[in-house]
Amino acid sequence: MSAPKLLLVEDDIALSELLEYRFESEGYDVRVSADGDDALMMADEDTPDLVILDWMIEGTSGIEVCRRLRRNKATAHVPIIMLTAREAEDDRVRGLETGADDYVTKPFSPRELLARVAAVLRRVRPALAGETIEAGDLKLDPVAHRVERRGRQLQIGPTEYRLIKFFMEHPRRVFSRGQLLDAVWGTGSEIEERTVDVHIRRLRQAIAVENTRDPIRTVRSAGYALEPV
Amino acid sequence: MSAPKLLLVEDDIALSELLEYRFESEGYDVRVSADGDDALMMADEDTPDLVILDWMIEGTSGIEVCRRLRRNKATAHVPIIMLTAREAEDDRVRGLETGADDYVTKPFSPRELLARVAAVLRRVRPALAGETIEAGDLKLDPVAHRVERRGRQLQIGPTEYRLIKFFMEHPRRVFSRGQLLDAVWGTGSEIEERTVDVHIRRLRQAIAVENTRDPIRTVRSAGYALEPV
DNA sequence: CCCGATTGCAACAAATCTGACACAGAATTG
DNA sequence: CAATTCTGTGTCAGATTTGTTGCAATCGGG
Repeated sequence: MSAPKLLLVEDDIALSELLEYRFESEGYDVRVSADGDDALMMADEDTPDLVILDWMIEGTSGIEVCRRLRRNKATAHVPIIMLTAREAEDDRVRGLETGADDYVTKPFSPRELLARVAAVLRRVRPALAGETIEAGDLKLDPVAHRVERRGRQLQIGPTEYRLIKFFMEHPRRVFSRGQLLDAVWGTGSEIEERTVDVHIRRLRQAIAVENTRDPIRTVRSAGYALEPV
Repeated sequence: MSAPKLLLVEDDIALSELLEYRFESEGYDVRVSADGDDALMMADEDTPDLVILDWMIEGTSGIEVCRRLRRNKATAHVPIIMLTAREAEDDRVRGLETGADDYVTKPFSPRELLARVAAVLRRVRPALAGETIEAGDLKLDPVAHRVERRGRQLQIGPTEYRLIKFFMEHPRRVFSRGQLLDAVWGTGSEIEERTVDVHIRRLRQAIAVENTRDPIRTVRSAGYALEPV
């Protein structure tokens, strides 16, 4: 469940098949769409971790897809890498303005695109690039979906896992209950803020190991923060 | 509650939507108005941290909005970035004269505007840009919600935190109890002025560290000021 | 379909914060 | 120096915020 989900929007079948195969063999979970509207639907149904978007697709243009992705709250933060023709300097500028994160000019090697994807993921969400994250005496392996503290495996539920992962990705930073709901439960979830408290408690319980102090700091009237030991 | 509040005054819907989503995805709290008078009302109701103001809006002109913002006590110090057409050299001059802090000429990239906004905020209120502020031997990290003095963590309550933050953002300046109530408790709070004294005392207690003198100066019959050591 | 794990919620208990007040002491004034 | 004004401090009840627990609903596998 930790393979980064890519959405590839490309109407050149030969290219998209090549890329699909290549990325899947690198451990990505790839879905392909040849059409802008279709892509938007897929993105909406199951938010990808990154979108590779050909600028010159039929139907809804790349720039429009980009804009709509940004407009939809669920996909507003998903990084976008665009594929442009070498000459189309303007597209590049407009693309970056519209909110793309990086671009690759055709023709390119799959290897190059792979590198860009990995780079963007590493920058935006280190855990997605398959790197373990550490914070103090906590270690999280996103591939194995495991968390350990001082070498000891922690038994941890799904929600608590997402919670600690988010905290470990942003150590020391205070998050309000609302922010945590957005980040961990998903934007627009209609969940009581107090429920966060309960999961914080469950998380505290789950990561409690003898002779360690609680690394989760309560900031009264503000929220919670992970304070690495 | 630490996301900087922006007020965007722009009557080009396409542009304002684009900017709104871009800024929101960067963590700003954005409100949009297409109309000058409306914008003034919104600014009055909930003082923004920064105003982005298109010079060429229908109805009340940009320059007039700017002037009125400056005239209103609550918004007099809110930084303003104006958007002008490339040719309108005059506007730029008049804008800066009227009290705008910076300008961006159309057409511009959202990225550029983002940079300007961050720059202005950093200059005017570093804490809003997520930067730590220092005043003498005091250090405040707005992201972690922490204050330390001479490397020592201070234990500090919510109100005292807001109070010291406000003082550190405006060192050496004397504030009346009324001004402090407006700034820290929020405009229109119906609280006894003497209560400020009590919180000043609690703040003094909270930041007291051995071998340091009290950096909060009492200005008799005027108010209080932070005098960095 | 059953069973255990997980989840969200409500309700209560505990901790902490807040605003107000009274009074003593300090500063200012003439 | 005495009167007056202003500020510092201790205390307290009420308000607010957070911790904790039990429970019913839901989910996911077998």
